[in-house]
Amino acid sequence: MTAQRELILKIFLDSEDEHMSAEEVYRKVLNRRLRISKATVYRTVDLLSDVGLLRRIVFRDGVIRYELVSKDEHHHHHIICTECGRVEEFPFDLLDDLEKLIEKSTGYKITDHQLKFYGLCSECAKKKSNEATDEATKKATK
Amino acid sequence: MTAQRELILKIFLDSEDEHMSAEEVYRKVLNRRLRISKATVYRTVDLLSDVGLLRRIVFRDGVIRYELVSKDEHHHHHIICTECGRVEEFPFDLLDDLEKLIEKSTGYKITDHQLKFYGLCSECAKKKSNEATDEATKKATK
DNA sequence: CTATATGCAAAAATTTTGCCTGGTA
DNA sequence: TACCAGGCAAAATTTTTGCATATAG
Repeated sequence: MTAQRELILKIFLDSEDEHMSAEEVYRKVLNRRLRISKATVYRTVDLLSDVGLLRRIVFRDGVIRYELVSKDEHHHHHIICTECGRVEEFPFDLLDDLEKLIEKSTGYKITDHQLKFYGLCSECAKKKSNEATDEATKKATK
Repeated sequence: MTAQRELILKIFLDSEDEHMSAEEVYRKVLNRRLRISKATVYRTVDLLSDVGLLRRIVFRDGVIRYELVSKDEHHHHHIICTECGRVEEFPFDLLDDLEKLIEKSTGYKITDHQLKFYGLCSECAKKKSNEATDEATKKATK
């Protein structure tokens, strides 16, 4: 356990519900006016994931992000706004039955599952529908 | 519609249930002794995804892969072996109710969802349990 | 004291871009 | 013909690696 590893964990603890890429973690380190080399950040988040303190999550952009794994954590999933990129979590799981079904039908021994919903958050949905209305008005007036 | 785009679509049609990264598509082009520049492959899979002929899927390694979208397709999901990387599909969805629940509780307008199971395929599971047994035998004999 | 982690810089891998040329409609 | 797509190579981005030095245990 080194100062660098502690600091990186601390960054995750301090920004509880964020999902950060290695790059973003590195930026946060700089923001705190501390110096850890980029290589160490990459190595460390990888290591922390391997030992189970972080979890790798990947959205459609292909960027590997990391989130804190809390001990008492309920299985949770993510909903991502395709417009602004905001990520929220929701605590329902309900997939245990499905998981068992899949195990039976495929012969896999399932260890994990990840569910992601994509869509528009309420703000972006509103914005979009306003734009659509504006367009229509413009056309009608033209 | 150009020869390059057709060829790339053809590659997806010929390898129906594969999930290929741009890089892999490019390699398949070379295997057919044809020449499309790498840039075109990247641009094309991206474009084909935007127009809805391909779908972007991302597993935990963060590599963006693409799969063919068939017109009559039932929503399907993926199960990935964490040992050998094999990917299989399964045709159950069953998430419509959950989706509605999420829409209500978050205010999002959901447009898509992706569910992935991770685990060991039956082969890798067998291999692992054999290894474990071997280890135990070794220890006992020692 | 030994093994392991870090920093740095270079290398590798991956993806995007600019610009000119060629083909499509 | 006008415009859009493709090829190529360079650039940008992201991630990994080698090696010397520093640090933890």
